[in-house]
Amino acid sequence: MTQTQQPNEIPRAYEPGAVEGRIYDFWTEGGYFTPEIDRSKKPFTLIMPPPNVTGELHMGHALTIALEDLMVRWHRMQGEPTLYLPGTDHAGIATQVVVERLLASDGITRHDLGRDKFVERIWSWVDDYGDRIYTQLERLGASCDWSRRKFTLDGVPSLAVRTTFVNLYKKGLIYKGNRITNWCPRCRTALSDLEVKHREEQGNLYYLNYPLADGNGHATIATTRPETMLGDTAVAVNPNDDRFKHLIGKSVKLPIVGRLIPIIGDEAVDMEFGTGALKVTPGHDPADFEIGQRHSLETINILNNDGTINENGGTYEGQDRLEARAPIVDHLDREFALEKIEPYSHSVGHCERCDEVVEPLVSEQWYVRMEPLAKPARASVDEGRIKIVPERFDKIYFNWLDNIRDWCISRQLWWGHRIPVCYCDDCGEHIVEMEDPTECPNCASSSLHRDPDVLDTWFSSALWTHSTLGWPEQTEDLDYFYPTAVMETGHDILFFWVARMIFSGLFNMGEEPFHTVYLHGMVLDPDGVKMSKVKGNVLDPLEIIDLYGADAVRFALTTGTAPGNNMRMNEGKLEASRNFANKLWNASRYVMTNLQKADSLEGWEDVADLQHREDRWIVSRLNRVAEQVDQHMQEYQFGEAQTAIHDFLWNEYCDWYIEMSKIRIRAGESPSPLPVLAHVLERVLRLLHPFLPFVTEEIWQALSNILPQQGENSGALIVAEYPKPDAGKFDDAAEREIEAVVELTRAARNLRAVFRIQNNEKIPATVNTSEQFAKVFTDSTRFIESESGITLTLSSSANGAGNTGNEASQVITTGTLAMSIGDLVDIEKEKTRLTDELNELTGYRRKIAGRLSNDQFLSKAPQEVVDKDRERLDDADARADRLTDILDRLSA
RNA sequence: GGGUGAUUAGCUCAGCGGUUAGAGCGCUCGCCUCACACGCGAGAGGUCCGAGGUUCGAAUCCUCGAUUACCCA
Repeated sequence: MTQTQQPNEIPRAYEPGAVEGRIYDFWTEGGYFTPEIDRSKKPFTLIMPPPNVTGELHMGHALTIALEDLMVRWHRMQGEPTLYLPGTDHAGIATQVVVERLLASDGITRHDLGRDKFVERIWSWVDDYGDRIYTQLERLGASCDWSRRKFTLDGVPSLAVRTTFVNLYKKGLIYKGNRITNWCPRCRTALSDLEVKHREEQGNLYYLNYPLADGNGHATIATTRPETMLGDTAVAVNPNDDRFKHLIGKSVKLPIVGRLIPIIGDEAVDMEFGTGALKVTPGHDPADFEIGQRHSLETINILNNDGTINENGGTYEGQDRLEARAPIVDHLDREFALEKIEPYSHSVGHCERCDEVVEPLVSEQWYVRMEPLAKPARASVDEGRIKIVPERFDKIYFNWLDNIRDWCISRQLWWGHRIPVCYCDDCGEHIVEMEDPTECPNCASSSLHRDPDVLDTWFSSALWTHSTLGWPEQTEDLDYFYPTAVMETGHDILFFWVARMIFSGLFNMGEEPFHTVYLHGMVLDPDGVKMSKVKGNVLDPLEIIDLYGADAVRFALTTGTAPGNNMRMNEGKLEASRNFANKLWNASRYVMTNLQKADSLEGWEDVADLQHREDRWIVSRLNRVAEQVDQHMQEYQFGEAQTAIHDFLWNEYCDWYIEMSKIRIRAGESPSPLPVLAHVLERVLRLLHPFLPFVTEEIWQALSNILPQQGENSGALIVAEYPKPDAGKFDDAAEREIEAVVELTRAARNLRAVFRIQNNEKIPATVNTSEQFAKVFTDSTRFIESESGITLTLSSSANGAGNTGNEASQVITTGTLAMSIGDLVDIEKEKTRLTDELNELTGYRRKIAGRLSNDQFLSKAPQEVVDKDRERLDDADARADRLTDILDRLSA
């Protein structure tokens, strides 16, 4: 049990900083985050997307945690064994870059250290700083099971990587190929297609003349990368192009280089682009590579791994390819090979990590054959075994899988899972086994060497749903918690991660890794720009937690947003959320202070057989809200669920029920509202806990100390049962009647404001209404009078209003309110005010009457819709009659 | 070039076949009312981007267009 303050010492404003750490410790010490495996129950498993070990908490993480933790807490409160499994990712390139930068400050490179020393150095960095992100997740209140946390380079996940690689290889789904790949000259590694980000850039289109070998003129080609001409091995034209088809079969002499290259015909050539003739550089362009394959062209690589031009570039050898562009263009000009230069905007690929311009080049890399894996992964979603929320991402997922290309998984890095392939130095055999071989199975040579490369980090992340649970070993965790339930992550990594997890789960486990994918949007700055360190528009979650509290940060992130949509974060949202937490705090302060003075709180738990209308009303509303919340939570409409509770607490419980209770408590009325005040507050705390975990637990602990317990007490809100709606508590009559009280009170307050009546002045008022509501208003007279500053007289006669000359009137649903305000009434103004209202009402009436006189509507619309309209029409008529009545008397 | 989203009150966004279209912030007016000024009360403010269509009925579904953001090539 946490240490709690006595209610009368409760601070006037909620102070998150004083509460959060203590509450988090209370949860971890209570072991609430670790699920108990209970074979009779179906578990709820959510594996956290692993942040990078190098990473610092950013708003994206905060949103992820807010959403995941609310789902997790909701399920835990439903009594399901709930596992929220945390972990981190080794983030190959990113981590290597971080440590290389540290080395650079000492003036050394990783090559100076050597592979083993360098990797050791990264490990020591990870040992020192790798936990930082976990402490940051705790600040947010993540209720994950720290006893199960994993790192991609841990033993079991590493074993999973090796097992998967070996299995895929043996099934022919992994191969080594000499193909054109995205290459980052700064990171000096191959990249997958997904790691290349394209960006529109202003460049030039260079028109080059390649002289025909027979001396009869030249072919003009257009290119955005003139330096690649050093590697050209053909010129291609479209065979359907009447302008050029006669050239097919001839040769041109490549400027600068002097090589004779053929002119070929290929349908892939776009006749509209440039001049319609294409220079073909199979070594440095993916499309050209394909053309080269079809025509058996020579592939010339003109680049070194660092992006400088190699020996195939002649005098340009050693120059960076981008720096060599200008001199090469000059050189072409000197050879009269430059026709013209036009400004041209085109999209350029950049390395996702370091932003260097990516160069396609031919190299030997390992690939995963995607087609056989993509098919079942597509079917999982297509056939509904996996549901993506929101649904519209289905299309994007299908589109990617339908146009899938093989996945380049080797990286020329030192940090990561080393590719488990050995090569025989004598016969060249590839040996791919679970155990490192000591001799070649083919030629028995013992001269073997291991592939130096490592795997793409996403290869290990793809296995995360089962490698974290123990796979490839048959552990109890794997058996019980797999398949997991929900995968929650940003829509930006649908391909990178989600799709790959799906086919990996299917391949390794034969079963989908989860039944639902929930995708959230991006967190944007107040101007709608994506937050990034480079732009300097980031908000530090830890800083705003210090300012507003973790609950407010979480609430602000998830309120009023729909799945998949981006959200802008600003001070206003944080303030509103903090204010809401404070509102809850103060309502609780009021309730608890009063509970302490109570003689008996009998019946607070089940609130059965309520006698008082106000009690029946608030309990009915509570249960309706619980019903809505349940519905929204099941549909992953978390923002809607939050809004429903927020509005109930603020606009009904605080604004009305608490105010009603004050009157009853002061007057010492029986039955006392205290058990109901306690009941509703306690249930609201439960409803809100997934959204505001800290403050609700803090209050709940204090409240538990005051309330007499009936039956079992869970001892902690985090494991208390989530409220289920009880339809037996729905009370239509009470709701209608209290609504009438509220409407009357508001009408009176409105008139006071319109006529600028002093606060302290009590106004005599008469309400004309039916017998039923006269009874209702009589029962709540004390409340109505106190809230609206009137002294109430009730009349159920048809036209009870007296001297309209000194009365201000307001028509309400259940009757007419007339306040005696004497000289303040200006009859002409009063007429105008009421006439305006009547006009508006008449328009509304006409609309409904129109519908009801339409036979089509009557025969085709559902009965309840028609009934509802009839009711509306009756109400409008009654209201109009009353308005007319008042106006008649004003004119008399 | 292909795809997806967004376009609703001054701002930020909910709502996605039947509402006199909602919230928070902002604005106007009045309040330190014994839980809360991180508050209370009363208001103002919207041809739901445009044009067609489907339907008894459209902010909500379809088509076309505009603006805008992102994703993929």
